Amino acid sequence: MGRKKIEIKRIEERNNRHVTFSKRRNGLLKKAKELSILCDAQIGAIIFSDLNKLYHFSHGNSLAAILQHYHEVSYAYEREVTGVQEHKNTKSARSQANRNILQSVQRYLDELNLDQLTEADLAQLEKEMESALVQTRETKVSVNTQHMMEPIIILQEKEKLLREENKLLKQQISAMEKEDVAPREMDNNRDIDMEHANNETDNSSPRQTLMLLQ
Amino acid sequence: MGRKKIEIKRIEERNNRHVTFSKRRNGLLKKAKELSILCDAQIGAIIFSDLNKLYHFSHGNSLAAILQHYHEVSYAYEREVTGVQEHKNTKSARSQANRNILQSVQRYLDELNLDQLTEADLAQLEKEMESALVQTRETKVSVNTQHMMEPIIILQEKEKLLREENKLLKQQISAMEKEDVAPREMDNNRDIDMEHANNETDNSSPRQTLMLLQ
DNA sequence: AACTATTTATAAGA
DNA sequence: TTCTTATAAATAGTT
Repeated sequence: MGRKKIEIKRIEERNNRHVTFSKRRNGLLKKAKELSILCDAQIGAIIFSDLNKLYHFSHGNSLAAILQHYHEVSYAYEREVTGVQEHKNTKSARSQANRNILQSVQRYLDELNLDQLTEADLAQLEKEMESALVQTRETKVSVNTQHMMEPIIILQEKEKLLREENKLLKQQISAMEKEDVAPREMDNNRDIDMEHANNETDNSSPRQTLMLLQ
Repeated sequence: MGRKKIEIKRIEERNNRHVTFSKRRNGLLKKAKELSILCDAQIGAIIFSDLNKLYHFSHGNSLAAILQHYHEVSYAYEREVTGVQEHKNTKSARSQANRNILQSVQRYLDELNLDQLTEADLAQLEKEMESALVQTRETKVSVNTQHMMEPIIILQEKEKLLREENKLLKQQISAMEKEDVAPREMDNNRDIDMEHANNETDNSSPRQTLMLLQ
């Protein structure tokens, strides 16, 4: 819809392509917004230009919420078609794992000083975890909660295995050191020490963690 | 663009709303496709109708790839605008930690033998982590979701540290074994955990890890 | 689902 | 980029 009809194929002329991109992107955005309002729909869109620049928008809800909803729904669909047999197995496995979660989280909270969370937040968290557990136990798991729980279970199990391995390794070292005539002096790590050389009392800095994650 | 100009507001008449939704959704899809082809762009869109039915499409790439790219880039953007200085705050620390979750989960899947979970479950888990990441990164996190994420992040951090410690313990053992023949030489040990490397009794406590998270 | 009168988007030009 | 405008395209209301 312009002075001439154009063929729908890549616009080779770079500047023209970018102008068209800009115009049509705005057009798409407008259309999406109208559709959302007129028809009470939620729309999220992500666009990468030819130069890989990101544009995104959403209407009716935040993009994050829409993406989350999308994952939930597509997951639910997948589960449905995977069949009952598998569903039963994994579900009971999850339930079993879930039983440990509240207790574990409670332990973390006892030991953690999450200064980014208020007391009210923590109380709320407990409540949510508890209700999530109850839901799971009663097999009335909401899709959302169930999905949020899964990664926790995986991580927990992994942690357990790592701890066991860790313990064994330490025992091994301990045994080896006893055989060792002259125990060595361990030298300290430069990465971490540099980070808190100036503020040894500040154990609330996340920078240690950041270094470790690199 | 029709017989009459319409106001952009929710169409109250149900049937009319659905007809319009169908027409305009097709229009949007076409526009997106044209934009993608003409301008060499990648577009992904997710739409939920008023009855919560899901429609989605993508052009230029798979929707999964676009979503993946989206949160990679939005993370990079966050880093850019946040700046090194602000990496000290907890939110940034969390974001940074989150970035590693997908990657870590991938590793879990490679290494873990979770026989209670099916392959479909594991594939789905990745998706869940993706969307969880997006949610956490966005500031528009619902209270519920944010709270559900905290334990995941904590566990994730712990797992990281445990894994790192494990690696170092193995290096240490390896070095000690060589030491029986040759003089010691383990200065390039990237030791994150010397504080309790010698403490055999502490290996089941999360305290060390948790302190690093504060 | 089609049709078609109109509105809207936009290609080209400035 | 932004605006203008001739024209193509989308679509609201109708059948």
